[in-house]
Amino acid sequence: MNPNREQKKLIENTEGSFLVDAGAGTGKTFTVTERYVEILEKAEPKDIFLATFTRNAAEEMSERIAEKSSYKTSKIYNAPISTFHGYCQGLLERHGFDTPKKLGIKAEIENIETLESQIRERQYFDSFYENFRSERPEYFEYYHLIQDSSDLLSLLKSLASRGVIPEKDGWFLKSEEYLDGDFDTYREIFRELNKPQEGRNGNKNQSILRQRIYTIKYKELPEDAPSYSDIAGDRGCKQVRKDFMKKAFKQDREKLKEFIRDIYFEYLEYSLENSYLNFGFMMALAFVTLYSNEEARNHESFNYLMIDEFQDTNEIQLKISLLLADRPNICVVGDWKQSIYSFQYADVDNIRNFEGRMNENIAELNTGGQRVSFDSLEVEKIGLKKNYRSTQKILDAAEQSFELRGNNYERIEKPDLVSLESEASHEEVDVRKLMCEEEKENILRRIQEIIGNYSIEGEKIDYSDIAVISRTRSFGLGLQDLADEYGVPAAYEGGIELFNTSEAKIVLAWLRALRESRKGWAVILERSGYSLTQAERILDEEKEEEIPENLLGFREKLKDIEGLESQLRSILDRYGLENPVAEKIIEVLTDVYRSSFMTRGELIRFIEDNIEESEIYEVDTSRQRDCVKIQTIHGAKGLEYPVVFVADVNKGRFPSRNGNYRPVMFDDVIGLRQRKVFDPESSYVFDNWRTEILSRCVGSKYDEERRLMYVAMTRAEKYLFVSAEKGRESRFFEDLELEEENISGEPEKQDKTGERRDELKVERPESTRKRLVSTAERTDLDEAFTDNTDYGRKIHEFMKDYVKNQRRPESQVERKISEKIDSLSGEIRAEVEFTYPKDEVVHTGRTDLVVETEDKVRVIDLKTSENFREAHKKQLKIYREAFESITGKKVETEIFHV
DNA sequence: GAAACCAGTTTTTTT
DNA sequence: AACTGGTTTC
Repeated sequence: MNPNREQKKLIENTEGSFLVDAGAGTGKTFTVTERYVEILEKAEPKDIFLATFTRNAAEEMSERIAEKSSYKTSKIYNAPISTFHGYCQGLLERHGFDTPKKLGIKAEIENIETLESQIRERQYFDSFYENFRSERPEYFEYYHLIQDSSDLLSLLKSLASRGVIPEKDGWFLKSEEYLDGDFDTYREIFRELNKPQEGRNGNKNQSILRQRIYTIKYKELPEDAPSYSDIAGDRGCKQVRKDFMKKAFKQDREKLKEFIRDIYFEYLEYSLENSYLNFGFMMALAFVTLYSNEEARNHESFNYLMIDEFQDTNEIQLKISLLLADRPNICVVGDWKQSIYSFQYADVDNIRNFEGRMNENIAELNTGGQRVSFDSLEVEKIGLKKNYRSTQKILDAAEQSFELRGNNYERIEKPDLVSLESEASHEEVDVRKLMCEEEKENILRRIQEIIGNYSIEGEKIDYSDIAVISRTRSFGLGLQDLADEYGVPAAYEGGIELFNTSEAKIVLAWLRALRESRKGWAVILERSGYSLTQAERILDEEKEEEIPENLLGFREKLKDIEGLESQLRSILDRYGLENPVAEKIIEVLTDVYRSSFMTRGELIRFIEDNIEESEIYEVDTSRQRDCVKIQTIHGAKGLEYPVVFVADVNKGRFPSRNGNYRPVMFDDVIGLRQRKVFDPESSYVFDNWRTEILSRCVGSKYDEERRLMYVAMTRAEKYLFVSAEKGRESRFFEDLELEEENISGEPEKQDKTGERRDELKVERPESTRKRLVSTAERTDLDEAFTDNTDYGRKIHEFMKDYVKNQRRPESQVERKISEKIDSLSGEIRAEVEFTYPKDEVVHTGRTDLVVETEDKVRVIDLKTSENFREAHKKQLKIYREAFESITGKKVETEIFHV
């Protein structure tokens, strides 16, 4: 593959700073890795920092670079090619020990756990918040405004992502300025929105702002607040009264800021005392470390910086990269049009206003001392505009995304953008809009039609060439069910609410029933065909004898079964539930139960919390080989398919009408604001008219939805269908100008065994994600992956046999395990059971590998999943304590991932 | 013909 | 809460 002119320019120019606008399908990964290899001509891997958005992407980059360069693979794998999060975690471990003191926090950073689980963090935060409330009664008014503590937590996280950080008696650096907002920008926006609109025959109509403000009429405002007509004038008035521009912005926010600072600071303190950090806090502390510790800065500095997927970074990451740069040599690569992670606090302004933002931050960071090694950054822009993925028809259609209105009165101007030019070699084929009364059925029917009649360059299309992507998960899950019904091979890929499935609910019920809980029996009886009232009667009258014999018998049988895994299996088997979801439930529960030494009660609590938080787990159903992929837009980002359906472009779904309602909000322009006020006189919570006005000036919520549409459509290589249900089409669908197709029809039922396997496969370009294993390993894994726990069991079995010298490795994974075991010296034992009393509890467990030498013991645990890293750490901690007390030797623990 | 009003509907994505 | 899509008022 030879680079084109723009790609070449970037690859060859390794000196200076660049902003690379790398549109969809323009060979970004190729260019970045080539440039990296080019830099290796004059620098070592350790001098080059390459940041990616996901761990998978980091691995893929390493893999590709290792292939291209003459360096040893291990050298590349140890190079700083990682996510920002991963890098910052290491940075804190190396230099963060004293960082909390810089903010006035006594705790130290040592053995800190990064909390990835939302559930656990909410539990921690809630217990912190409860305590805070009782200790700080002076903030009572805010407790009335904030009903849901998670609103507060997400506010703190969003502050951290922007580099707003609290100190004991104030704010770190210019944080406070950020909280005050930016009046000048606000003024401009207000004036712009308040211009009367062009009506017919040169008439003026009311301004957009005045229109938007109308609902203030129905707000509950305190008595002294201005009325709607005070603000917007009388009927026929075209504009909001101009003096309200200032009046709305000016509000005394001292107490609110103090409240937020105290809660932020104390929660950070609490979190450090309890040795955990969330992603946001971790990044914030990494930033504080680099800012305030010159030694750390000198140690962690790079000659070359490259940041991939820059549209998904936030301000703190931008600040960190400035402090990491040895010299003005920073290359950021991304596409603002594909920025779709604002809910993860990504800030699209990072890329849209790169040079400005960099220079503002350099100035800020260099006040009172040189911390960034240079005083300004000159940035050269490079645009990659040759697209090697899609036909021109598809690219043109996708570009329409930015002209789609979100609602009936939105007026948008098409933003400046670099149009992509198709270099794809395939013929021009279909780009259509589909509309039908039964959308899901119609999509399936259309898929059948494609499979039967369409071809690409003479070769027929496979199911696996087709993807259906939608804004929401629920549509995809619904489609999956229907596809199963009709026998169309399809696989939903991505996370589901694992514990909201019927599989999980029956498991929960039996776990409860085993503890004699009424709650569990109600569900079980209902499942057995009793009505809710019948079930309640039986339970109310405590007539256990009325519970069917077989159910009671089953409970006794369960009681006798040893081990959680077998119990779970019998429960699920009883209901005939043998599917990937059931397997995942078993995997998650046995893993978390064993590794965190939970009681049964805690396990039930764990499930309940998962249900409440709608926690998402990845369930892998992709083992089916030739099937249609069903994904969310977020899930499909970075991937490509010959045939793409963008489905469910319906009202309320896409664009999503997200209620971004927060009692306390933060925005770059208007700063920190409260949307409600508490009146102590009447003990009543009123709406805050000022914030009502301000919040209508900022945030065009549909921009990100338009970018989502762009991402969705650019996934397609040859065929693109945008689909909606008749009568429910969204504004997006209506505005999209494409050839329409209006045929209804049911899909045919097909026989699953009748899958057309004999058809020729169309060669697919390498996907840019999910390439954790090389192709050779993948075939091995496919064999082993009949299901996940099965896989784990097989691996453990092999390990045991190998230690006993009873088996030879046969697959890649097994070789990896055997090499590991061969590398160990000492007395090796597999599956060692132990009993260890600690405090009131007796821990029993079984460790995978124990290697004993004269002076020490090594405990190695095999893990097949990285999902529960923190729980695993806890498990190992207990192993260590146990073996130390049993053997009296020094104990080392290790997780071995396979 | 624009502005005002009213009643009814729907509510997401995940490193 | 924020929208849609209708009717009523000015």
